[in-house]
Amino acid sequence: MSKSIIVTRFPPSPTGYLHLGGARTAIFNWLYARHMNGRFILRLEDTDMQRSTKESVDAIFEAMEWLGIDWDEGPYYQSKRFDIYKDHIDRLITSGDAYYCTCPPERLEKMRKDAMASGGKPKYDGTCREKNLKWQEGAVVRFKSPLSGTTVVTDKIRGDIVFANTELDDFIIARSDGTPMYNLAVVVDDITMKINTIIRGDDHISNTPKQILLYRALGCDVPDFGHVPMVLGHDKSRLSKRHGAMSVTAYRDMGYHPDAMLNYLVRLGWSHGDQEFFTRNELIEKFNLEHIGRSAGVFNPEKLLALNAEHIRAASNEDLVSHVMPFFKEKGINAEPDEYLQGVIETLKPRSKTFVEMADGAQFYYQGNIIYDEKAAAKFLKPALMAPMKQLAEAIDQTDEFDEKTLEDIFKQVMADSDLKFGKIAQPVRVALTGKTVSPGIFEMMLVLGKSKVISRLNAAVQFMEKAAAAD
RNA sequence: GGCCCCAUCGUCUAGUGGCCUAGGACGCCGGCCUCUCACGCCGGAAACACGGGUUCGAUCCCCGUUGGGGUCACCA
Repeated sequence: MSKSIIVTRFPPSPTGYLHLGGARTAIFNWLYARHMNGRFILRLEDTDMQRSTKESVDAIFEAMEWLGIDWDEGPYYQSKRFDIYKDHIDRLITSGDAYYCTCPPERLEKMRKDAMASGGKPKYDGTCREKNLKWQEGAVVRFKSPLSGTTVVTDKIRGDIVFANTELDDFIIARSDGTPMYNLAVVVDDITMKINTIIRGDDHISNTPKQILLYRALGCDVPDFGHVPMVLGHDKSRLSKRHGAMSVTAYRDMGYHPDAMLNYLVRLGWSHGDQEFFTRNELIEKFNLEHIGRSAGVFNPEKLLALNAEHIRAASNEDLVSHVMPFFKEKGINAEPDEYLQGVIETLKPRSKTFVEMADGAQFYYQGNIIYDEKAAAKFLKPALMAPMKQLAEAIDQTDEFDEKTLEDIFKQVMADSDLKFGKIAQPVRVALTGKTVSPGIFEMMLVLGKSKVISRLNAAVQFMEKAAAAD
């Protein structure tokens, strides 16, 4: 098949949030289109009016926007295209490739059960197949599948998959109310939207021969298919709610960087040699169908976390500022997107696996009065440290320079005068500055905090020690 | 159950007949660095499901077994 431009699509049914598996399918289609300089179309498959909701549609938009997946066409809504489906269904009836069926559902249901019980394939028995029925109330439309031969699915990822046509039955393409069934709607949409590359989960493999038959009956070229393996939970079963957070936006809310999510989801099932870390642009540049794996992958939150940390470390401070603001607000931190924030982020970057962690770690930078952790104060803000702490504050106050070299010199002087090693004085200073025993490096923090904050916090610690000494 | 797909360390994977005493990453263990915590660096344990072929030679090709997954709706 000759094709000038690749057209892919992502067709979620809006019956819930966008979950990890769906997101990966969207990403694969989007990346392939971008990589090939093609087009990517978004289509909402909402023919099931009972289960489709506006909230789900919005949730899907929200997730895609966060992931940075943009589409060139659409969104199309199947619910607005019923006349197009109707037209194609009529064509199939006219050509003799489909027929009306009036078999009562109850009888069919019983047949199915009996077949399953006796180990046979539950198939429609073809009662109405040759009756040439006219339309009547309650009739469905069935596709007339071939009774013999094979239908071959040529898959870009798996090669040829052969199905015996005897495995296919006369599936329903239009319900009794005239609305189209999934397989019909998908094929008609993909034809009219000129989709030529279909990348989807391998749970669709068994639908593919039916769809191929439909393409042929409609006299259209069959597109390229690529069935990607599913994403599994830790117990190797299909990802579901009991596997924990599955929605894409849940990870946004937990402080993940969208690029990390993108990277992780793509790498789960696709590879480029030993490379693990990819930027968004690298993905577009390197992604292809050849290196998509064939076996299902287990979703591993720990690896996602590690990758997130790596993306945070690699990100620019400017980029991080925009991502981190909501999390700061959430923690009640009134940060402005200024240079101070960039400094804060710089020191927290290598120690934050998520934006939530980063916001937690940033608390002390924005506190007016440091609240000491009880144990930390008891252990490190001892009377013996009063003099050196005071000397430190005074020396810093008296210097005009406020850079790392100057601070180091001041510390050396204090260390010499008090006969304390750096280690003995660093922890108390850390507690004075942050209230905690764990933080970024002393000097880097001081430089971010600025001279006046450093002095006041040091003095506050001295006062605290004085009080504690008096109380003894 | 029928049909279909899949099968390398716990997990994600590299590997396309000899380069494999099987490489990388996450996690795990040990160490170094060090002002705490991280980052970083060094090292370690850890896999070709099994059985037959084909071949001078199989992780890689074929068959079978086993195991896992998917699918069999007037859902998508």
